[in-house]
Amino acid sequence: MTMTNDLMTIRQMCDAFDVTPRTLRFYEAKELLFPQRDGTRRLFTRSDRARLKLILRGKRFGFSLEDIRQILDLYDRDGSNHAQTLRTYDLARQRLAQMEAQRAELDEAITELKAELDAGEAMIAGLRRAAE
Amino acid sequence: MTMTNDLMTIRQMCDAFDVTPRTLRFYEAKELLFPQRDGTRRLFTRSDRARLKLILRGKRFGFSLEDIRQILDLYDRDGSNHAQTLRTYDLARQRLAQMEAQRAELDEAITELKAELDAGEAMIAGLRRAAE
DNA sequence: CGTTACATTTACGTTAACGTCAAGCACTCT
DNA sequence: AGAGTGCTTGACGTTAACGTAAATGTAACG
Repeated sequence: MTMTNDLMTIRQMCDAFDVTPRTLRFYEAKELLFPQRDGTRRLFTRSDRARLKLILRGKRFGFSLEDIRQILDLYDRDGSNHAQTLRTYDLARQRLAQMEAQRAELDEAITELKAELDAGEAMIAGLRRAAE
Repeated sequence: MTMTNDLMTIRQMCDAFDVTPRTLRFYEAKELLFPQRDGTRRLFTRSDRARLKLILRGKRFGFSLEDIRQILDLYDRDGSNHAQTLRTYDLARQRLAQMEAQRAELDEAITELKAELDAGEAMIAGLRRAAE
């Protein structure tokens, strides 16, 4: 357990991760990050950086912050609990299913919209009818 | 010509299109629909139904109500104006580009998430690191 | 000591598309 | 007349993930 003492200020974090100070404070308020304090100032640890990486990755996957917080909490409490590991997988699989459903809908909409554009008439005709 | 009794109450509309009364009133407030009145009550015309169809279709395409209102307005004003027709196509093409970009991102996220699940270790390892 | 440069907390603002009351009219049936 | 049903108009509430502004602090520089 190398206790590397690499603490970063809020600005260094912002530059490193391309987020705003508001975002980091918001994540702390939501209990996703737990920076240390130097008097009044925040100092972000290696752990905070690891968590932030996962937060940002989770967002790319489309997880809500609340989802992410729950997942992080599970492992904070007990990193070796198998049931909780399964719970995380479950969340991930659920989310994956959502994403694939979303992609299917998107594909359908794209196909439909392309067809309208190619037909070049249907949409216009529809609109004329709508205008009476 | 069959002068079909084509006026519908708000409830008939809701049943026919699977929307709530609130939604129809909201669309009227946003000037997307213009139902007639029988005293105080709304009566939706054939035109309203055609417009509503297009609104719902537009939503499936991911257009905002404001986008849809603008498109509908163009054709209300002058259905034969070629410049406005082109403007509509332009909006549609822009939206199509957005949707394809969105699909690309989604594909990437799905691939990434699947990889994590398949690896079965990376995510857990990452979370352990985050928990310190 | 004054200014500059960051930092902090507090708290209201933003956006879309409705949801959810509350209070009351209009009509019909009994 | 009273009850029931359906419709109406307000008008505030909801959700996520921050943005933005105000008032204040504090630390180093010159």
